[in-house]
Amino acid sequence: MVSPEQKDHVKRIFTDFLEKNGHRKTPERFAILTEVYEQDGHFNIERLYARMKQKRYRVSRATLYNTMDLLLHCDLVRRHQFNGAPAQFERAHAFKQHDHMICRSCGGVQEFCDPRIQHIRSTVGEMTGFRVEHHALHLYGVCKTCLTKHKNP
Amino acid sequence: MVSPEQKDHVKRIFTDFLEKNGHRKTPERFAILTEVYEQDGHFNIERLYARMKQKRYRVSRATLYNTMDLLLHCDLVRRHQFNGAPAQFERAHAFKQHDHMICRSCGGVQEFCDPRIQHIRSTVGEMTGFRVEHHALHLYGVCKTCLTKHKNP
DNA sequence: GTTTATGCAAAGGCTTTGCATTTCA
DNA sequence: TGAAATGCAAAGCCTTTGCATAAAC
Repeated sequence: MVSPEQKDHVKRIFTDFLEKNGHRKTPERFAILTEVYEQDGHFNIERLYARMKQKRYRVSRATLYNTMDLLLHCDLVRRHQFNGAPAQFERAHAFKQHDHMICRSCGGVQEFCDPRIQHIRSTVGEMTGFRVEHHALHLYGVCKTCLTKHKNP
Repeated sequence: MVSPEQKDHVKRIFTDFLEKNGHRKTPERFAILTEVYEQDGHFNIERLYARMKQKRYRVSRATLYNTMDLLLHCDLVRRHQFNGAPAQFERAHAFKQHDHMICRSCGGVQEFCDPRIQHIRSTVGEMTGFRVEHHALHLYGVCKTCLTKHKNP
């Protein structure tokens, strides 16, 4: 899902960020970045921990939390929290902007894209003086699959 | 902020909801509804608990959580979670739809309104078959106040 | 009189923190 | 060498759960 060029690119972004902010370039941090960019879609800390353990890469949960913070700060990952569930992450670079629909019946999360959200961001930013850096639009309701299931039980 | 007529109205909505779903109409539930509708803006469970205690109304946190669930189900309150902070609630009935801007510098939350979000809801719903019931649009960035502060330190 | 709701305290789950040890610069 | 990061375990915090008691219906 991610080309070698893209991998190099995000590594470069991370390296620059770490250097610019006086953080150390530890092997753990790059191992986590690599693992994050091999994940498709959403994942949580526990899952990341399990995957790395499975690959025999020893990292502590504390380091996972710390590193995700760094990756958030340099915009290489996004963090979401749907309802009260544990935080979900997803890689952010080189992937087109999207938002989420959350089904209250099955709990599933789908993605969608609507360019008009950019217009709202601009307008609101200009009118209020707020500098918009990111956004999250969540649509809550019932997904197509669950709707048809309930109609034909 | 809430007229007596509006208070009666939401009580009626809650009463109907409880009866329709076979829940009991306990004094605690109505006391909580009343307190919720006296709150302006956002509040969390702890604050609600403190306010009611201060007014000498004995209610347990467990009942607060349970009752907020009921109020969520009949759409009398909204629930938000900004970043990883404790859940925030706000009354929902008879107040115009709005969304939120969250400042990463001061942590403040401002409201805004843009009718175009309704168009997005409709379009996405039609195109995907997802039945949209609610939405939440969060704009993350830096608020006007913090921007000017950092420019003039 | 049943059944549901309440209150309290304990348990749970995700996340953060403290501290000794390691490692990067 | 000195400061920062790691790992581990413990602590924290919000929320849920279990069970005895109380109160709707």
